[in-house]
Amino acid sequence: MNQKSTKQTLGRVVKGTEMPDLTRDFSPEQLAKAITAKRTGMKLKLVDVAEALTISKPTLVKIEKGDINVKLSNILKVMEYLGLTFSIISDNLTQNHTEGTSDDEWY
Amino acid sequence: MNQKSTKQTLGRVVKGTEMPDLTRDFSPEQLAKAITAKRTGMKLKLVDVAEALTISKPTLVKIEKGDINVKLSNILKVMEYLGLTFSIISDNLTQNHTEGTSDDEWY
DNA sequence: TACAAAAGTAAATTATAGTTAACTTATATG
DNA sequence: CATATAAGTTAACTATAATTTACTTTTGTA
Repeated sequence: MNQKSTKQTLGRVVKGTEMPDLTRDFSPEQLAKAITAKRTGMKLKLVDVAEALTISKPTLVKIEKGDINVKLSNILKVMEYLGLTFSIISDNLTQNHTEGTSDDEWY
Repeated sequence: MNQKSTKQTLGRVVKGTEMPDLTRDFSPEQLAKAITAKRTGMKLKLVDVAEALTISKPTLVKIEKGDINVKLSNILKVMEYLGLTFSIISDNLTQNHTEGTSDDEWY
């Protein structure tokens, strides 16, 4: 009776999804898991988050299932609400590093 | 004749946009700039990238302008093509760290 | 400064993401 | 195991992102 990990505590339904390893390479699934993990960790109901952000339940479900056919704006709304953010990573393979009259450095 | 930074070299049009500071907090503008910077740095034409990814020019333009009303799938296509990726960051403020019968750690 | 090539814009159309409402399934707890 | 609550699904509809084509603007270079 415990294949993945479940926590029943104070509130009601608490089917805890663990935080994915954020050091791994990005993938839509990882993002989806991070969102669900954060939301459940904060003990927020899917419907409540959807209402708070005025996005529909089906859309939030799509996001938490890792569907990438979703507007970036909706994903950012959810992430911001839950205290998640992105960091952009460049592979720095094809680049002209500080060549010419560049003022600002990069990365 | 050089307010921002321009590089004219081998090919044709090379209005170099510098790589934004990726250590700063994420913003759609930062993402847009990183994409444009990478593309121009790799000396790729906007139209060619659009064609290679079978997305329309107007859509790529929207992406490079920081418009967030765009499908995540299209943004990911562009990023992957240019060697850019995301990293997910959690603020770790509201979380039940390794509480209960959790097997995997997180973050 | 004229020319060519890339970037960006506009309008009409098509494709599809998003919504709403009702329903089904899963999950916790009494 | 019955019940309540949250999660997830479905279908019809609406809103809007994406495409196409053509045009305008910008930018580098001869």
